[in-house]
Amino acid sequence: MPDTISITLPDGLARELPAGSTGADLAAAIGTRLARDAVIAVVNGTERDLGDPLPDGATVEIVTAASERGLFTIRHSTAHVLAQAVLDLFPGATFGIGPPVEDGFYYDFELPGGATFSPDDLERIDARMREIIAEAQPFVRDEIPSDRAREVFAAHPYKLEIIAGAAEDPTSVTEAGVVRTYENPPNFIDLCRGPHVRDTGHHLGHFKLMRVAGAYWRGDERNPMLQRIYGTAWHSKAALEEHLHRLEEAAKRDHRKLGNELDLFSFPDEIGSGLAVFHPKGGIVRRIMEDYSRRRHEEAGYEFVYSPHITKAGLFETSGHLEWFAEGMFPPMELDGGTEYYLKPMNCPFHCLIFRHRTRSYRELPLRMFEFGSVYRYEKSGVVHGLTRVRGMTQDDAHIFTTKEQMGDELDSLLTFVLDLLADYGLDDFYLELSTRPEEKAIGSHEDWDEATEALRQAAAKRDLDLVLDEGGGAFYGPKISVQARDAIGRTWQMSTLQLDFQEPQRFGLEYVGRDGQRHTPIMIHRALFGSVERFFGVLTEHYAGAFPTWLAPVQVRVLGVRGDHDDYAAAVAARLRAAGFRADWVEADEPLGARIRRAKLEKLPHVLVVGDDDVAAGTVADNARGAERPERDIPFDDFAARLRAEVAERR
RNA sequence: GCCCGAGUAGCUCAGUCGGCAGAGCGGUUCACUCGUAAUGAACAGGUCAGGGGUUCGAUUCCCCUCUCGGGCUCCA
Repeated sequence: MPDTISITLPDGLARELPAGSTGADLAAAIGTRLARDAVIAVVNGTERDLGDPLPDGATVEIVTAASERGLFTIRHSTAHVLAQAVLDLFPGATFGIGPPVEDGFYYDFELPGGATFSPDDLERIDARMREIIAEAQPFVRDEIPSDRAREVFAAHPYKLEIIAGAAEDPTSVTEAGVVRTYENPPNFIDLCRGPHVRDTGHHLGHFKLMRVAGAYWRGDERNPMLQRIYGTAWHSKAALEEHLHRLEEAAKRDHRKLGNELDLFSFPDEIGSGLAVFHPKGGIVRRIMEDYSRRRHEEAGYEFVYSPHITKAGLFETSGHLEWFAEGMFPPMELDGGTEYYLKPMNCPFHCLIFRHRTRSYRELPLRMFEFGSVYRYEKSGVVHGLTRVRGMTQDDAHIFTTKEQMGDELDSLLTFVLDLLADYGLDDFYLELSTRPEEKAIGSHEDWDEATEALRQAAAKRDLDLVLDEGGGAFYGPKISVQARDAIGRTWQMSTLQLDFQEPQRFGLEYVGRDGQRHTPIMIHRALFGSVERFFGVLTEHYAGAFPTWLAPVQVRVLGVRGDHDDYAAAVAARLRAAGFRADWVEADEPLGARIRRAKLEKLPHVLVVGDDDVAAGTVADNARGAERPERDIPFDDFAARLRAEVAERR
């Protein structure tokens, strides 16, 4: 046996090490800095503990703490520390699973007698975790026979379930009767595939327990609810603080907070959960959003239709909604001696009836019907959330009836239309998601589903965008592509959905006469670009942090006189701007100028005009523009108006 | 729907041995007339989310309902 081994590094260079050397030894041989930052090693593509001996001839990459995989490991190891702390502090507690997640980790527990964690408990757990970290307990990897594992975890039913069921799970901790474990001596052991940091003294400690929440065991609402503790963990104190700062910044953009502060919309208790009213300022933003959308749809060949908010039950029996979507619908009203009426949860059945009103020719296809359709969905009480999840919403909904031959081209141009339009509202960073047939709730044949899914896949593939598969996430009548947009601070939001539907046209008996003189069933494409106007409004509010671009801003210009004797001129400037089609107001000078400017800035207005003696004399304005370094003086009124016009036209 | 937490003035929040409800901002009025992010004073403003219970007495303790927040499940 040779007494040295040869290791290849990611840069292709080779290194000789004494036989039996570990990842840690390799890191140390490369440099003290790397030795300090090393978390795990990737050996021939597989993640390994730093303490594992390296095989001769291996390609090895040292993963450092600040890297994605390093952080993943740190969070994973911190989750183990959390579990140990909870098992220490709460006799009789048992534990479920505890994986790393984005920015952090969680662990699920069950306390004896159905007890729950309190915020005070989190402090105690935090303190115990820091003790464990100070003890620098090693993470000791082991593989034990399943029988033995069942003894070790005899008191932990969820672990026993994992041991029993893991055979079918590809990310399994078991293999051929062997169970992988990690132990933190003296008294904590968990099922785990690893890898982990060397010991609790390495890289851990920059964490914060964030919250406690309920979570169903294995994510299934038929299972018991466990107590989940969420935490965040980082490789350094600075990174942790940065993360907490980012959370604060995101909270400042929260559309619910801004909607209140900027007087855009509210959810009066008197109306009901998830039902919004838009105030005058929010109403302006919404109207501009809708007007622009209407114009673009008109240009793209859509025809505008209107349909009522309620309908007899029969319509939703035909469409299949009462069979497949009933739990998302408000209960029926009984009218006219027993006839049931429902609030509509979707617009498509109405559009199908419009299509069916007379015989259609292939020459009319693709037929595109657009409606700002208000729909009502009975969302479960725990899920309503600001404007992004409501019970009453308006969809910018359209249904496109096409032939099978046209379907591909139509999907293509539709995707272009969607992405262009979203970009006009300031969202231009996207990825696509393809949602396929739901396992348990779907109508229609597998052949239809396969064909529809393939058509969507091809349309999506032509884009230079990432495509993510969402297995089983389609609607009951068809698969869909959803456009996910990243906002100004990198969060993603589901925006547009494009759904292909072979089923409803059949259910409604929709037909067109083809070139061949025969009757054919059209295909229907459901699509909403905003998703819902409400959600889109919320997303734009967060994207712009309430500072709407000029074309959308509720008030585009505020005019302030320097002193009271400039008020007449200020009022005149505002009036001229309004006459020119802008949204301008003025505020009289009964407070110091600085105070009035401050108020205008807090309202996030695009332009604050200040006018004084010089301006009255010369017919000019001074513009304190949002985001500008300093105010600009002596702008002739007409010049300012022209600039503003350009700003609006270019949707800046 | 389920788990945890929270509802006090328009907004943000103080108010723990149970004993007449507070601040700042905002609003109104008056004074100040000011060239780019907070002028001063006075006044108004509350069924302490709603209902029930315990108590001589409940914003405070208990129960129910509603609403909101964070999660889970579900979803535009």
